[in-house]
Amino acid sequence: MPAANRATRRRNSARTKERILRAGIALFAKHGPSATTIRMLAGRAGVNRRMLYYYFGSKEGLYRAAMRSMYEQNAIVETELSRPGLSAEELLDRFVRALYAFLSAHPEFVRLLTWENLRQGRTVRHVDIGAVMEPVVEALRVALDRGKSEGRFRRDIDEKQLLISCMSLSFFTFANRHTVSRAVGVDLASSDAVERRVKHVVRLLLDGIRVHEDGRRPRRSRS
Amino acid sequence: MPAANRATRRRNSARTKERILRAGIALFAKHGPSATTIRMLAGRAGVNRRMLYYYFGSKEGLYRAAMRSMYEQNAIVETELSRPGLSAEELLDRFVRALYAFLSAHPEFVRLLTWENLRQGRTVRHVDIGAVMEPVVEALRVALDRGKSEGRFRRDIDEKQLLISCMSLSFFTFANRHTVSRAVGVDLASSDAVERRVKHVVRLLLDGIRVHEDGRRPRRSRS
Amino acid sequence: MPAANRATRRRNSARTKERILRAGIALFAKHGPSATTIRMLAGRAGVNRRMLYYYFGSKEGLYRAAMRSMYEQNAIVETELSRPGLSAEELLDRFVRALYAFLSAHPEFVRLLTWENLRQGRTVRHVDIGAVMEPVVEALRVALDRGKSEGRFRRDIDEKQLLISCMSLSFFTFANRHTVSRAVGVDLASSDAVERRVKHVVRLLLDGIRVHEDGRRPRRSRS
Amino acid sequence: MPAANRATRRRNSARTKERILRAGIALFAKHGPSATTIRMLAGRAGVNRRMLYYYFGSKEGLYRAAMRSMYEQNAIVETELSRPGLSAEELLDRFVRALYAFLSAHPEFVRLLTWENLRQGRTVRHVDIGAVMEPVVEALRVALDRGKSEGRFRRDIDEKQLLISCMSLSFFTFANRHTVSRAVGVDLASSDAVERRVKHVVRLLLDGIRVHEDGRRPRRSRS
DNA sequence: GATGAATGAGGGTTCATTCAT
DNA sequence: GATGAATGAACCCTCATTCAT
Repeated sequence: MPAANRATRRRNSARTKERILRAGIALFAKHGPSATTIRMLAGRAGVNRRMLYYYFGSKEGLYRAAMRSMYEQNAIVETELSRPGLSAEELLDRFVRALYAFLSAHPEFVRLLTWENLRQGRTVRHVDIGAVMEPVVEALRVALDRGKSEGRFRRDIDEKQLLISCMSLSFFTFANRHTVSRAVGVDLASSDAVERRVKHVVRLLLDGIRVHEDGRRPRRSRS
Repeated sequence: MPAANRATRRRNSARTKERILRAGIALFAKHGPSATTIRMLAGRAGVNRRMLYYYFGSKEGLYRAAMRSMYEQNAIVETELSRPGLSAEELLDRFVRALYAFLSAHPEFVRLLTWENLRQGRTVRHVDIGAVMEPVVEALRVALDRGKSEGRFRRDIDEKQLLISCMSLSFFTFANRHTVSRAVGVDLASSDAVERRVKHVVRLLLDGIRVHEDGRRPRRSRS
Repeated sequence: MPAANRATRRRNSARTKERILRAGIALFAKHGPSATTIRMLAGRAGVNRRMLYYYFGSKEGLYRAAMRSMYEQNAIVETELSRPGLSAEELLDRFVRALYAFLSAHPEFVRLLTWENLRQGRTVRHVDIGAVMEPVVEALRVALDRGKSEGRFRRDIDEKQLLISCMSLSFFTFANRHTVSRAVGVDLASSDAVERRVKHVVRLLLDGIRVHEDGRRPRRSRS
Repeated sequence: MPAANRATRRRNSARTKERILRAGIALFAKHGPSATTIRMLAGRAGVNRRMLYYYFGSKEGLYRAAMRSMYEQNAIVETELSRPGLSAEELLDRFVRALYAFLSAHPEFVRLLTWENLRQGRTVRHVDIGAVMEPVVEALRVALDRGKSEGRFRRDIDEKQLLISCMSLSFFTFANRHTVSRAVGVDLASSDAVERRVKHVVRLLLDGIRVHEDGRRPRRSRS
């Protein structure tokens, strides 16, 4: 029956493509785009090497697809972070914890991004990151706005700068743990360590942006 | 003149080795250890490919040497950061600015470290980072201690956690600027942007660790 | 014509593999496994160097295949050696002559075996020599049994020892002719010399194992 | 003191050369001339690579020297084999045993000779083997002559052919033991196996050349 | 007598990719 | 949709050897 055959084919086709893509994400994350070979990819996907070209044109093509897929399939923060009942502080707390949780659960994400930066974002340029980041940006904005409008967060806090700070403080922990553990003598990988780190970071951020009724103006250092 | 000749040979020998090492640092930083080829290295150093093996045994050997050298030849922060006349806030300010200045001036350092983390610190394991980091740790410790003893910084600030936060907030800016610029729409590379970023970070950190006479106890978020 | 084309491809494929194998046998026999280079092999086979890896995985793989093939493609002695009409002596005579004829006609066989012994049989270990040797063993057994049962050959002749003697007396002639010709002043290569040698050997063997009615027991030397 | 210095030098010089030569014999025997590298030789001898060229000009030069030395430093059979009191049979017995003993004790000799044959005696051509073989030839001649003149050995036994047979039957055992053990299922290496083999060979040879009073003329096989 | 520096050629092997069906 | 055959370029590394001192 040709129809059935065609259907089977289509199903197999989709599965084959999917398998290759998954292999791509896993291996590119692990070894990086240059050290990952076609043979490794085909081997991991369990398909003929030629198929890779059939579906993705080239290694670079697969890499691009893997990159895109990586971004698309992950929701970095949950949308319900901006719940009405919560205080600004609680929202920020949850926001940071969500970042940590996500990065901790998706090491390939961390690695793929790192590789992309090393290649100067050559490929990520063709991926619409904005769409993926939107919920993140939004979640932080809600928290920040709520804090500002309630007079609890400083009005001069720049939203983007704060976002970058949040990403720095979370991403670095996972991306650089090997050199850091050598440099500072603290292994950042254990869940214990992560918990300790999160607490420090949240406190730092909250106190860092909060409005303080010190009486005296906080001194701008230098300048 | 035999003596002169021998001297020439000696000098050439040292120079050859040095040239290879420099090429190693530059190219490993740029393309990573696996994508950097012997041919590229020899070409850049202007020597015969064979010499690389003569002096460093293997590509891995050169990579290791480059790694070590990178760490040793750079003073990340100046020792005079802990000058007596300065306030704790000023010290911390200078400390952060020193980190930014160093990383901005040494992109190879940032990249080499990033490669190393991707290879899970396989090579950095054999390098005594502790010695290099000592002045950094010390500089921060002086600032923090001064602030604590003067009652200006919170006593419960963990020195190591703060150090990691400082490194995160500076390193990330340089290591991940390509994905960030795509994600947030801010290019972190320009000196303008760096200056703006530093200001934000310093303020965040200072306010984040300072003792505030708010009247109310600062709320520990969650837990 | 697709069919024809496919057939051509198939045939070419088999032919390519065959050509490489032949080149392997010839060159490994001539220069030994270590001195034979991939370039030489590909050149002789008239194929791209890469194909060698495609079909045999590695030089060692080809060497192994060549070894195996060498054994399999040759019938060292003809099966009809054990014809009923012939006397035990005639059978042995023919057996020895068959060995000489084979080794004389297949110098690569002699050389490959010699290389293998120098590498301590590392590769031959994976080849089922037993199967190849079976006809040889069988042929000698028939002759020996016939002689024994007719009371013409000594009953205490050990079959395996005799076989090794036959192989020694024939193989050595071809394997060591260069040093022997220097040592004894006789070139063993000429067909004349071979004929003379065979006669001596056959006579030696026959008289060496025959039952003699000397009246006196042949003296066991020593012991 | 210059004189003392010069003497020391000369002594060291001789020792260095000797060490290189020994390394050559050992390594050439083990890996063959082509697979033995300068580095290996220098490493084993414990000298600078350059020294090898100083003393022997090239690898080939060292190989030649090693070859020559190997021949010269060994007495294959003892000169006292031709003692008056012994019977011809006993002499032959001792002769064969001497061959086995020598080859068993000098595996490098066997291997070097084998390698030379594989390179078609290219180097051995320049070595005066005759001188080394003389005692061997002589020992066999004495035994054979004594046997012939006493009417115990056949007069038509050709001395050279017999010599070659003796060498075949002994040499092959050591040179080809790996393939033989695979082919016949007998490991020829154990001292037990050697003893058994020697007995068989001696008996074979003695009976093979002895004059038998069979009544009937021994049949020439074929022709 | 001994050494460190340097070389060009070539070793085996693997790369991403395309061909023809 | 899937495959086996084939390719040229490049990979890291090691070879025997010579240079100048």
